[in-house]
Amino acid sequence: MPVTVLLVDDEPLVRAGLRAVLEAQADIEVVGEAADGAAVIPLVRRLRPDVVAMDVRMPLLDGIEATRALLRSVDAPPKILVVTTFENDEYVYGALRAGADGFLLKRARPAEIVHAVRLVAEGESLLFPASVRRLAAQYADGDGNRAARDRLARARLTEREGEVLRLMARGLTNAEIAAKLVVGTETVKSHVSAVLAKLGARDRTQAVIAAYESGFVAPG
Amino acid sequence: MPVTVLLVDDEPLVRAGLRAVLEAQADIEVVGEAADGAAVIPLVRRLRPDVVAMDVRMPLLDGIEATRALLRSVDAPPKILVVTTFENDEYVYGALRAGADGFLLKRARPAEIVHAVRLVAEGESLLFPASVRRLAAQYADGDGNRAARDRLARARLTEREGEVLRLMARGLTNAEIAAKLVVGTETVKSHVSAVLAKLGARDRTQAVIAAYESGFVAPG
DNA sequence: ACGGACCTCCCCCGCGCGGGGGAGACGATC
DNA sequence: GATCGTCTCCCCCGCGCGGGGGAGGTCCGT
Repeated sequence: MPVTVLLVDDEPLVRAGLRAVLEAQADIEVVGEAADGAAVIPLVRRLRPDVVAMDVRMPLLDGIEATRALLRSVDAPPKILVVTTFENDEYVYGALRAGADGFLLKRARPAEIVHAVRLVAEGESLLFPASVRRLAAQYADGDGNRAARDRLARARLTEREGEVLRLMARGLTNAEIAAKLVVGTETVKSHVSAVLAKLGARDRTQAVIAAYESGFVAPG
Repeated sequence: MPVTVLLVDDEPLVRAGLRAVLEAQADIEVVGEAADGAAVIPLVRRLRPDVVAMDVRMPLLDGIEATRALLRSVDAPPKILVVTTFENDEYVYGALRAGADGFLLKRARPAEIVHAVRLVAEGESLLFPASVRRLAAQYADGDGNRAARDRLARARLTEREGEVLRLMARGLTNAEIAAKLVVGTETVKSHVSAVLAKLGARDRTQAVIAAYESGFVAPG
């Protein structure tokens, strides 16, 4: 019997592409589609797919949250293949923590996409497929943002420091951050200094850039 | 005779999606694909498509540059339909200046994609299709970055101010920007002040945030 | 009971930043 | 020729920022 797949992506075009790629295979069948994470659980209950190909960035409920909700509330849950435009440390780790089984780049070649679906259906984990490593290498000899990603991945910010960085990335001053967190400005300065040191940033502007480049905060 | 289309996108998945959507129509035929802007011109010369569906962000040669090159070096050039993930003021204006005939969101519904291809093939301009306006409205009742986009769209930065903002968004200090542009630091301060005023930003951090949120600079 | 990580707050100090204002030079437009 | 926009440079001034220290508290694992 064929591998059944549920597609979850807010862009119809991506769904159509995945469907075209997967249905070209005799042993894979696309049994349904959803445009946002909130629609996934009832669909999974009804269709019982083997694999859910899940986009990360979606309205209402993102792929990470949807994965978490799915594994928590459905018994004998399907395998989760997280689909994203590029490897993003926060997403990768978030997806792993949420319990995803595989990770797939949208820019992967059709054969790799098919391969990924088959693998996770067989129970294999596909956390760092070749395409991800290839892309990482590609970015490595590129210019800068790979460095930003690495820095933030290695930075190991504490929870508080992460909060502060997020507020910095919203354009708040130290005083405003202090008010928001209900602490003193000197406290915020300490956190900011720690963030700058861990990120290797010279000033808050560079820290915010690193936050965007690494995907720690997302535009849009 | 059918409308012939050439697909240009670096992601095979998107190409497959467009192909699936367009080939479902009896009067549209996909005659070729290219994965980067550099491959477009010889393909157009050989295949003579009616419409080129062109991605904006591509390796080697982006969609804007490829459009410009195409219109400059091919006689009786095809209609150019610029395809992008979301409306981006810089891209829109860049595409218009380059001579694109239409603008299309990847997240548009299949029927809209088909409609857009037919329209530009007939010689119509499709600069602000309904899907763009709908998305804009969608973002409007969202949180913040619509505001950033608007600000930057209305800002009408001069060329120099745009250069300065780009360097700000790379984390350079005023002195470093001055060195890079071979001008005095006082000059840079003037440009920075102008940028802040036009963007309604309080400091360079907020300006950089606006640059990211509006797509003026792109992460990754 | 002890070290260690984390959050909290405090001091001093230098400096880059941004606001305010002004001004000269150039090109395009009218 | 006059006007306008743009790019260039200059002044003064206040202040937020970031570096350098130090120090108290809680909680946790050993």
